[in-house]
Amino acid sequence: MNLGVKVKIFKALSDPSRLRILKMLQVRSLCVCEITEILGLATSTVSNHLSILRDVGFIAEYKEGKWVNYKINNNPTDPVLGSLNSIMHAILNDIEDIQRDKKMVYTVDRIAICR
Amino acid sequence: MNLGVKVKIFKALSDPSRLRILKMLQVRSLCVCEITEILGLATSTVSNHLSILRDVGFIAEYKEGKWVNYKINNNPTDPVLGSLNSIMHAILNDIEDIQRDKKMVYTVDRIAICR
DNA sequence: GCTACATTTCGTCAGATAACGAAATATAGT
DNA sequence: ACTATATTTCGTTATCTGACGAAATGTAGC
Repeated sequence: MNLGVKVKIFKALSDPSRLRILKMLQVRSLCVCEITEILGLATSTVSNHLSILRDVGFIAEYKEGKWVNYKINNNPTDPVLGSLNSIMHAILNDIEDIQRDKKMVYTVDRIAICR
Repeated sequence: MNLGVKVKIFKALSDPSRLRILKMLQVRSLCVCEITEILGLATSTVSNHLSILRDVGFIAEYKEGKWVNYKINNNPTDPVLGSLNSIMHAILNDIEDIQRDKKMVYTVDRIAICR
């Protein structure tokens, strides 16, 4: 395992949208359209962010009908990933943007959005 | 405190040279020319990396004659910085590049380099 | 104040990144 | 098979980043 692989893990966290996604997923699993609605970005942009987080192992996906749900990967094999995953629960909880996102996770309705 | 400030902290860790610098400084304080020698980059490039790490609070500098020494900031006020600082001690120790750098920290001699 | 040395700042350039819309793919129901 | 919906992939564009060398700044000793 070389340094480049580890750098990619840190790069995955170096974007406000991806940090917001991870903190949202700490509330519950979400489909792409729900995340898109909350972030207010293009679907393709969100899909790309999700693939970056998935490729390094922060999140995992599972299909549910026509939806693709994403969830936190709670069993990362990589120790760097594991350490970062742990602190992600403790940090950023006092940030306004994060608090607003989490509130929206409770009220967002995939049926209403994706019609 | 907004999300953008926190993102900058993660960005500071999203570069192989800056990770290497932080792990080197865990051995001991180093001056710019010693770090430059070990990384094999231009002095100006290293100086820029150091300013990025210093600006977010990972490291601090102190002058010693004509040298500028950099050291780990062990009392970060920001909680994100504190969490990341802690895990930085536990991770990357098994990476070859990091191990080689640390060995060089023991043998490098600023007088010989900066002649 | 001149000289030597250490570091920072500046200007430039190539490559990476995040954004978008459009097109392609996948799935469910008719 | 056709349609509608959800997501991904692709091509493009503007901005960010990391690299360098050259010039500027700071410090110590003569």
